[in-house]
Amino acid sequence: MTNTTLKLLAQQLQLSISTVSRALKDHPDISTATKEKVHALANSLDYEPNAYAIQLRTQSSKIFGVIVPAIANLFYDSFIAAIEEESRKNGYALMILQSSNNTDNELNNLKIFRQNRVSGVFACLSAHTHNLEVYEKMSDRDIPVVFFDIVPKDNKYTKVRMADERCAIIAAENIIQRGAKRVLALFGDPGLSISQKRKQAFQQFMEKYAPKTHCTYEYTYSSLEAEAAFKKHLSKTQKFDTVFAMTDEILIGVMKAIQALNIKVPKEIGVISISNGFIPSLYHPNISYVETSGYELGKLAFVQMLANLKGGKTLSELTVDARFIEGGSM
Amino acid sequence: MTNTTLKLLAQQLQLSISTVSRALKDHPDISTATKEKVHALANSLDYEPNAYAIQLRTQSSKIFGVIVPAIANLFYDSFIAAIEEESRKNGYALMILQSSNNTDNELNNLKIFRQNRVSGVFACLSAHTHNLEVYEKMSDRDIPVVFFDIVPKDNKYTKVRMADERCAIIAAENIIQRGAKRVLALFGDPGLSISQKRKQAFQQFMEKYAPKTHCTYEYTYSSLEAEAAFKKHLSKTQKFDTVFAMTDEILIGVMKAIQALNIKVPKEIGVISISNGFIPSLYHPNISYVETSGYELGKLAFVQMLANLKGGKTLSELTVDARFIEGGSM
DNA sequence: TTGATTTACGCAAACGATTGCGGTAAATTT
DNA sequence: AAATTTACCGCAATCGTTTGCGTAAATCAA
Repeated sequence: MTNTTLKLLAQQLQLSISTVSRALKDHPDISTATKEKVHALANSLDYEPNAYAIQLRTQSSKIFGVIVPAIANLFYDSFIAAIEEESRKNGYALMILQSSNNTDNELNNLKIFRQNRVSGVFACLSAHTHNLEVYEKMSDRDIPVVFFDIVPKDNKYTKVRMADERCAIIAAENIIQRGAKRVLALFGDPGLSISQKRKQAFQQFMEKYAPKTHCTYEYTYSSLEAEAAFKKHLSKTQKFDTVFAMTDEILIGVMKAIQALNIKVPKEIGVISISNGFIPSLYHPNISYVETSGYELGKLAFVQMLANLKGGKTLSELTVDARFIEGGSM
Repeated sequence: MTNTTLKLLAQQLQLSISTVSRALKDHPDISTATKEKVHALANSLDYEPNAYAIQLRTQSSKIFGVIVPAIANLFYDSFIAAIEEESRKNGYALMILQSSNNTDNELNNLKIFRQNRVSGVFACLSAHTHNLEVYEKMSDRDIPVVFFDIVPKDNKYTKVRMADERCAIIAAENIIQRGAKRVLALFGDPGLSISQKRKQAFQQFMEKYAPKTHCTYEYTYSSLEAEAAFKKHLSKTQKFDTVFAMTDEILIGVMKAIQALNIKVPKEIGVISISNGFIPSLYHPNISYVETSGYELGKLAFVQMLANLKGGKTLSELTVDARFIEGGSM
């Protein structure tokens, strides 16, 4: 079956294409009688405007591009879910591409976005992307880019991210409140600014407000490493009473070790992490965590995108605030 | 900055648009000298073909639509990741929409797909969609639809899914091999065919090959219910020695109960589930499971899509086989 | 030298919608 | 009855590409 077009409708109704087009969008120039006829036929013939023709004519695509390191990720998928919801409400659709933390893929994806003349791009940088030229190219074409989560340092970009420092500080506060004496704090890839920020804020806060608390810091690159690190430190003479996991990945490693060694939480050890909440809810007792919601970040990013589209000046960097969620692990 | 177009290139080179177009795609009609000139200018001006104009002209969009109940889901996101990879390789991009298990959303999404003239649709039905008219509408427009995971019963559709019966049987085999005497088998929403299939296959197999093993079956709708069901049955006089969880969701509930009650796995109880593997890897020991890979399902679905596109006759229903992954919980 | 081929390129018509600019008949005003 | 307004509608250009067909110049065969 061939698609219904304005031309077809016009022929059947003995009207011009322009009239049909205007009737369909309720233009005041068209009489009610004609409008009704047109609508009736359009419905019965299942007319669907051709998005491509519209974009070609109007030069606006109603599609946003999203680029994430991986879709299969508890944080990013909730982010995506959020902007998908908002996009739909605003008549936009989403084109999602994953970079797999690979700069080549990132480049390619952006190319696809340009070719499809997306209205805007939500981008999370690959772990080690430092060359932002490609993104400049988007801006040159008046395609707004909203960076999220892993964002460039330069202030000329629009970006939204979690309040990383706040997260770490909230965690530190709760650790102090618990009266912790010896803390094991596990962080992620030190090459990522997120790790640095969290570590720095955490350490600074602890040293200032609980100088007597002994903290051990360690960077780990995976769940497995986190598990190993935990076990290693536990076997030392000086036991620790609290462990802080910077991410879900680290928490997973820690919890495997805890289960393997049959350590009681929170009696023998307190556990606190930064997470969007899913992983912490998997254990008994639920792990207490500082919430970083990909969902809320998505909502915020969308607001920024809309503001950018309207040409309004947008704040260069916005963060979504964090809050402590009580589990039973502290 | 305005976008570079064929017209612009043609003007600057004093050539016709057609020549430029042909030069860019290495048409034999064009001399090498001209080709080189064109390519040079195109590169320096960052020419990117307008996908919309191409689609309008060629009537093929190089975009696939994907409709899932939720993106934020361990199974679906790996499925999406798989078809995203394949799509990129084949020059396609993905448009992803979520139905949230809501039929209205499903309808709307399909409309967007039609308006964007997607080349094909990967669809997972909403939990309770029975009216397939909308999908017929896609086929009417020659847009192939590949159903996955939750698929219609009718054989006229192209569908890929996990080998549900096989999964259940493999689980049953391992339970028998373990020498289980009393089994608690937890299934999901009985309204879904997947629950019915797995339950039926499991029960039938157990009754045939281990008639003396006592099995208790129960349907649960959530992690919480699964947790409660587990606790309820455990408090009875007749303890069970093995528990089978049909999905990750159920497994999560079961494991929370197990942790809460401090039951030893596998000594006091054996645990087996059907999963893509992420959740089972979170516990110590790792939970043994029958693998259902969203990733592999995605790959298979893509093959089917390509076959459909080429007009080749495709098998109406394909399943990806399952295999047992040894954890340490049996 | 002449007729037949090749080579290399341009013309122009699509694809499906939007929209500024008119245009004409009927209705209204003077 | 003439002039003006209003209500409705059509013409045609445009967005950026693709592609069948036509044609001048160059090359070749004889």
